[in-house]
Parts: sequence; C-alpha cells; structure tokens
Amino acid sequence: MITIDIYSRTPIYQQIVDGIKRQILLGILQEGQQIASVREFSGDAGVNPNTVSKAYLELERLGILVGAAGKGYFVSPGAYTRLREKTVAEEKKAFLDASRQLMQNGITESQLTDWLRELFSEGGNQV
Amino acid sequence: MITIDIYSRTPIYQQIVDGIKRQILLGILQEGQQIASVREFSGDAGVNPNTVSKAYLELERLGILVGAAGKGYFVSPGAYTRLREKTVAEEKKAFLDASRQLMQNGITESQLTDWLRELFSEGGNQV
Amino acid sequence: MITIDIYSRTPIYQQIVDGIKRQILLGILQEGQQIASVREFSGDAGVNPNTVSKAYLELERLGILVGAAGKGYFVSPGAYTRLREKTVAEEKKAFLDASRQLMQNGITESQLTDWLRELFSEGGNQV
Amino acid sequence: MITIDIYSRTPIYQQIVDGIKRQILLGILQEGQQIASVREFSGDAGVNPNTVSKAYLELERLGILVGAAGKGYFVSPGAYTRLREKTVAEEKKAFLDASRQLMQNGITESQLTDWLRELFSEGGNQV
DNA sequence: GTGGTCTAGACCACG
DNA sequence: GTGGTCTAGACCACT
Repeated sequence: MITIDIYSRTPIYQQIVDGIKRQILLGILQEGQQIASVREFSGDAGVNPNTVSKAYLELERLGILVGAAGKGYFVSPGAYTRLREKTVAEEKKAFLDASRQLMQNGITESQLTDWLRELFSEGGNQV
Repeated sequence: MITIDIYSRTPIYQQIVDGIKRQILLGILQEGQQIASVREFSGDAGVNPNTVSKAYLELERLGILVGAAGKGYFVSPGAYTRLREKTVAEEKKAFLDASRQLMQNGITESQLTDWLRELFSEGGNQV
Repeated sequence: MITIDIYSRTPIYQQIVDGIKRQILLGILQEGQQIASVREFSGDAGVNPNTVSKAYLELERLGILVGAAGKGYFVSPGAYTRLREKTVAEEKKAFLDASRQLMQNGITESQLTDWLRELFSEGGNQV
Repeated sequence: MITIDIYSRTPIYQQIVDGIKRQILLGILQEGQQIASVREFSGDAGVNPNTVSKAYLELERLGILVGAAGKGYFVSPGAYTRLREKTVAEEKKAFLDASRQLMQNGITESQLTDWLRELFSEGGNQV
C-alpha cells in the first residue's frame, strides 16, 4: 500500500502521514472506514509500531482520523472534503509563490501561460 | 545585510547560504568581490563562527564562492549567471509541479491563467 | 435509551455507567426495577457484551445496582438518594474549584455572580 | 521545579505540559527565556528524555514554546497572554457547566452566590 | 485484539 | 552541547 523509504530524509512517520492523506484523496480509504491497526501497519511496512502510532496521532490531531484504544482508527467523517480543500489551498499558494519569483526573475506572464499550455497538452502525465 | 531568524526552523547556516545567494542575484555582491570574513559575519550577525564557516563551505561546494586560505572568500567568476539559471530552473520546476497537482485536483488551465493575470496586474509585490 | 458514541474517547463502559446513573436521576429507572440484561443491552446498543458487563459490575461496585446470578440486575434500594447526594457533592466541588481558579486569575466575585445571573435568566437550557 | 508523580494516571508528559504552563502563568518562566533542555529536565526530574521531548513538542504545537535542534527551547513571545486568555476561558466554561448542572439538580442561584461569598471571604486559600 | 505511555539506547543534523 | 527520529521491549486500559 504505502511505500516507505527508510533512506529518505523525510521522516518515516511523515511518509506515513502523507501516504494516508493521499489514499484518502484517491478514494482508496473512505470516510468512516477502519484503517490498518498500528501493529498491522507496523508489520506490513517493517516499521516500528511507535513510529506508526506517531503518524496516526498526528493524523488524529489534524482531524483526519479518529481512534481510541480497543477500537482502532477510522477515517473521520468529512476528512475527504477538508483534506481536499486544504490541499488545493496549499498547492495554489505554491503555484503563486513560484509564479511570483519567476516574475521577479524576469519571466513574463505569456511565458508562464505558454508553459501551462504545454503542460496541459501533454496531459500532465506524471506523479 | 542578511537577517537571521534564530527562532526559525530552517538552519541558520542555510539562512546564510540563501541570503548570500540572494545578494548575488540582486547585484549587491558582484563577481570577484570579497565578502565578509567568517569572523566579521559572525560578529555582525551574532552567530557562531562555525555556523558561518559551514555556510561558506557549502557555497564553495556549490561553486558560488571561492576561498583562498588566509585571504578570505570571493564571489566566484560566473557565479551570477550560473546562480540565475539554476534558480530559474528550480522555480520553473516548482511552478510546473504545482500546476500539475492542481490539474490533478480538477483545476482548469483557464483558472490557472486567471490567477496569473491577477498576480501580474497586482504587480506581485511581495517576497 | 442510552446513546453510545463509539468515536468518543471516553470509554464505552463509562458512557454506559453515566447513562444509567442519569436515567436513575431522571426517574426513568426506579429503585428495585430490573434493568436490561447484559445481552439485551449489548444487542440494542451494538456493543460488546463484555463492555456492558464491565459497566454493570462497576455500577454494582458503586452500590447503584445489585445483581443476582441468573436473575439479572436491579436498581438498588436507596440508589436514587445516594446518587443524587453524591452527584451534587461532586458538582459543588467542581463549582468551587472553578471559582477558586478564576479568582486566582483575577476574576471578581461580582463578575461570577453576573455570569450566574445571565445563566439563570437564560434558563440554562443545555445538557 | 516541576514535581512529577509517576503513579498518577495523568501521563507524565501531560504533567510536564501542565507544569510549564503553570510556571509561565506564575511568571517563573518569562517570554523569550530559554527553558531547561530536554536532557537537563530529564535528569532533574528522573524521567526519560523521550517523555520530556514529547511534552516540549506538544507545547511547541500549542504555540507556547519555540525550539529547534542545536538551540534549545524558548518561551514564545506572547505565550503568557495567549495562555492566560485560554485558561480563563476554559475555567469559565467549567464554572458555567458546573453551575448549570447544579441548577438542574435543584440548587438555586442564591445558594450558589452564598457558596461564592463563603469562598471569597475565606480568601480561597488552596491550590 | 486495540491504542497509549514509558523506558533505554542509538544515530543524525545543527550550533 | 542542542533537539528529532527510530528501534526494541515493556506495561496498562479498553473491547
């Protein structure tokens, strides 16, 4: 499911957080659905349970998961919508920041729109 | 000159690296020009000399500075051009990445060009 | 009857304990009356029988229920009075503790009585 | 400084969080001041460094501390004011909740104000 | 079985 | 020296 790169400099728990967010955005995990238990994920991914727990707690803090002892973790109601809105907002910010800096380096608006046209004609096939 | 935020989570040495890059791009530091010595910078900015040294070494590794033992550090010939090209390339990548992800989240090309138009009409006044 | 929130962080058995206490205080359950069996409750509420059993045992320990093997659980004689006194005592303690801390944070007595006046004029409609 | 009760059912890291909040509210820790390092606190309190770290991270998440590797933790600017407002708000809620429940159990407003008068005439000497 | 907490000990980047 | 992350292993409460 979620691939972990233990050599990456982004922390493992963060990779788990990102991976679960992504699975929710892709519809692989549905709202209300129970997700893999800490021990289960830990075993599958070859990661220490504490690390998985840290990721799950972070996701709960973000309101994306809800969980409790003896019950397990579930995708919280409304997680998809909130996640999607937040993600788009962050990406828009990244888009505008990059555009602004390019502008300051002398790139014109028409150049940027050209790049966009190329990107969309390609179909943007890439992760 | 270069403002250091000791509370920031981005490492101080990285802030120095970024600051010097920026000064070169802005023309404040010219190619061939000698920059502040490690001890000068350290004293002015209230930063540990080791930290400044680490930043200078990193910049030397990037080919932006050249250091001569006992004489200090100088902006390397061609630093401006290389820095500019590299910076624009990185920003273009960030721009395209953000565009691609927004596209995957259902944002249309015309929406993106609208955002660009707004940005350029504003003048994009911000760092 | 008693609503269980499986997503809540307060243990389910505790929710059951609180719910039954509340029903006794409200007169829904009378002294001497037999309450739902573990299996009944379990089925109605969609909760694990062990959890219901744990709640009933806790209530028996508190002297609120009495259980007869093979016959079920009954509201103990005097449960209402004892429960009411104990509840009021606990709430009084909470009231005084909160008042004391507010006082230490500079809130005056007249401010507190103002809040009370508002509360009572509203009718205090809320659980 | 902060006393830890390892037998308490409130987690140790939470006790640390509460203790530091309290020290800030009491003015023992001032804004901008550096606090004990993770290892220092750990050694003084006889607690595992990981536990202290967890508490500090929680406080940073709450905006009460700021810290980074190699620098240590500092009381964040504005921590006192924010903490104080939030604390009073929570205590007011506890006060009103308790009052409301007492009202529902037949306690009159004049009874509550009597209790307050007693409390304030005592001077409220207690933690 | 579930999650939550704690300890001990290790390694890394930063100052 | 600082904090951040990870592992291994243990104990607890809840279902």
